[in-house]
Amino acid sequence: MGKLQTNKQQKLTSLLNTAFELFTSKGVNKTSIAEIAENAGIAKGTFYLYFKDKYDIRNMLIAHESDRLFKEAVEHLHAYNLSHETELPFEDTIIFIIDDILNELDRNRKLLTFISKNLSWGIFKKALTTGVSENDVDFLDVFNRFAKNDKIRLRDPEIVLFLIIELVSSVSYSAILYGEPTNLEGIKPHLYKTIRRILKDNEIHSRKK
Amino acid sequence: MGKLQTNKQQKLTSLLNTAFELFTSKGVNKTSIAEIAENAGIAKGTFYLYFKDKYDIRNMLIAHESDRLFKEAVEHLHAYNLSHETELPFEDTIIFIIDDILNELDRNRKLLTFISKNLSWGIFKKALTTGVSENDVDFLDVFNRFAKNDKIRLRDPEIVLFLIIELVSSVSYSAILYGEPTNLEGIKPHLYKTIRRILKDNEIHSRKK
Amino acid sequence: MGKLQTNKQQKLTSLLNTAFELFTSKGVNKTSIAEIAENAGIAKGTFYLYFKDKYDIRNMLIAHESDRLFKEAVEHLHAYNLSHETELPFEDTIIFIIDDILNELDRNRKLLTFISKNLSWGIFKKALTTGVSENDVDFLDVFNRFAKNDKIRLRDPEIVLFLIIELVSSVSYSAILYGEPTNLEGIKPHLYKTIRRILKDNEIHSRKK
Amino acid sequence: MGKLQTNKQQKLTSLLNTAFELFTSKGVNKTSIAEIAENAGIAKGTFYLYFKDKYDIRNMLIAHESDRLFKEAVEHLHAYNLSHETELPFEDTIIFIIDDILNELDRNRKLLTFISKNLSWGIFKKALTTGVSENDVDFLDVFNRFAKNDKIRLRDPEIVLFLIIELVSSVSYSAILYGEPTNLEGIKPHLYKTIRRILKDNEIHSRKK
DNA sequence: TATGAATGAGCCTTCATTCAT
DNA sequence: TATGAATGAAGGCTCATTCAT
Repeated sequence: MGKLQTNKQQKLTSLLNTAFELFTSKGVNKTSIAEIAENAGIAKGTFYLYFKDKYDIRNMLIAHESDRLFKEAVEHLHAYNLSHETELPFEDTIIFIIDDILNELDRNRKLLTFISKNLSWGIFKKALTTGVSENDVDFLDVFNRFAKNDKIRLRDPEIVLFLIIELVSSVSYSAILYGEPTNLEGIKPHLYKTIRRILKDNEIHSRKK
Repeated sequence: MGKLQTNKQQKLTSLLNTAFELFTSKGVNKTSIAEIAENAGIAKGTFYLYFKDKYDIRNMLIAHESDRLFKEAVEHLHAYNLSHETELPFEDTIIFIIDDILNELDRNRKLLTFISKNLSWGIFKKALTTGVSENDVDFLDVFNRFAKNDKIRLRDPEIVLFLIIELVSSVSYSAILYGEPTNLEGIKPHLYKTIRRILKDNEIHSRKK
Repeated sequence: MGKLQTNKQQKLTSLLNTAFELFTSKGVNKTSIAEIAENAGIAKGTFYLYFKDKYDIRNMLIAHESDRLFKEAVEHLHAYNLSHETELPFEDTIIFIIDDILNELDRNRKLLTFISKNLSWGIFKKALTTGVSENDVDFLDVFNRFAKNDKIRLRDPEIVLFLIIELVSSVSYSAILYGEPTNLEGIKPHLYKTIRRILKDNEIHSRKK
Repeated sequence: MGKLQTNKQQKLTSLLNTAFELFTSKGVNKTSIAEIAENAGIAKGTFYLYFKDKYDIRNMLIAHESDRLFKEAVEHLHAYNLSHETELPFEDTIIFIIDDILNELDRNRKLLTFISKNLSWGIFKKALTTGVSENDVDFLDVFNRFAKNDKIRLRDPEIVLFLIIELVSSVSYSAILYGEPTNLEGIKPHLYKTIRRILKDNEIHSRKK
């Protein structure tokens, strides 16, 4: 990689980091491109060499952060399995991942506000095709693999995953940020029970024993 | 009510109608206060005699429209019960109302876009306290009454209602507007099954006497 | 006229004068709206209350100045006729007016540069319908009246006037500003001879004597 | 000519063609240097190795296209003379050339818009000294030769040619592009009559022998 | 109450030009 | 010669809000 390329990569990273900082602390709308550029230490015009506009960089950040959350959760899962010398069953695996993500969002509320209700199916789908980096993850694929590992077959796995993601994201948004109708810990039992129900109800049971 | 009072009421109504029209057709962000005022036939400055800013009027409209949707659904329910000379059981009642609202939103997508993901707990709660008109409805109250009518007792009814509303609103948004992961009719069975599950799982069964 | 109206009129005048000054001294393209506003002593945004954009004010100025040139020439003509107790014949009248305008443009080259090649049929036509002030003049109308006064009838008077205006304006531009192919005084005889020719060739001679 | 030379020539040609395409389709002002360079397949910085700025390349194109129009008209004239086994008299020759150019401009309005009112004496003069190619033509020279061929002598031929060019160019601009005050065919009779007049009025008649 | 002229900060975006490679 | 990343000034324009009338 030439000096120029390295320099370019540095600027890109600098822009992404700066924008993320500003977006999470004052919101997307109240952040101006001038501000992003200034804080990133580049000229205003240079911004446009890297991104089409403010929403371009925002989308990349959302996809990127969603992806990060998910990947970290999966890593934590692996670590857990390793240290416990076990392999969690499917339902527990899903709950584990969701719990990990929710806890992270509970800790990092600015991040939650930022990706807020955008942590949704649409963005997830997009995240698979237009990620910032190339090694973004296919959630559905991972989901299916977890099921398969546990010899579990689901009817309409795509819809099941969709229902879960939508439920988790909208519920967590309200609970974490507004404590409505109760705080995260209070809502978790209901949430997880519901998720387990959704999974069970869509399991296909092989006939013969 | 004096002539002046009436005049004031007229202007308020005109502003609300105009803003709703503009918000649903071009979006909140792309609608300026000047535009609202102009279309409502009043001076720009006058707007501020009625609303604090654009978001003030927006919130009132969301609350108002959500309320309308809900009330109409309840009316349709009553009509149904009357014409069938029956009283739907609790679960079916809830599904009926949700179905009615979803169908309306499917027909009126601009409205869905407008209240979009705002059809949520927070706004619902607010709708009870800061409604435009005074006869806005207390959803939780109605929910509880339906349960009671059917002699059903729920654990944490507030949380149950919350889960349902969040699930319905975020699922419908994606399904209706983007057909993701499938269209409304395709998602309904899964959605309704899940809702029935949530309700059942939180039912308190009286011990036999 | 209320205080407000007077104030508004003052601002309009101030804007027009300032813009004219800047346009003629540094050109339209190199003059920014910010500059016009600043020099006129108003806020940038206020500019847009009076004009759509830079080209709007430019067109008004061109129309206005063209109109002024023409009116002054006609006034000078009347003064001449009065002081000489005569009424110049049609051809001489036209030449007199053209000569008066050319001399003024020769003295005021910035003005010539400004209205430059825009002193044309299109603008003249527009000047009749969208003038800044209401008392703008209909050139064709005046032209016809001059002919009639001298009992002269022209074939296609509109086209004749058009030919003359185009010829005068493009010839004068080159001669005055660049001395090409010779200076104004050098070109005048040829120009006037040609104009007289055009007029004569289009005169309709009544038959019987 | 070395390979490098050829390469250089190719780039120059590519730049000129691309710029002409863009200038005529979107106008000079709305065409950026970046765009020209990109479409020509060279780097932005390279543009400056060939031209000083946008106006440099524009002027070259105007001169070049004007020259082309004129040369083609003269070629058509020769073809006409050949096929009719005649030699048109001077006046008819001039009208023939003008007519040929006007018809071409009527067909190619983008070109007219581009060279528009620049088809003038100033550029014509420049065209003689700073042509893109070296074989650009001296209009005045050709004009004089045509006169001489027909044994005609003109007073101030330079001024006569100038008057004609100015008249033709400004009249045609208005007529072709805006149909003001009438379309090209409508204005031609008046225009050609006037041109013939100008020519006749400046002819020097040899005393009888 | 109602008006609407005035404000001016603020925004996004473009682009000619430079210069290190 | 050629490149193209970087610059940063400049520009046009919008709009929520104020305030004198």
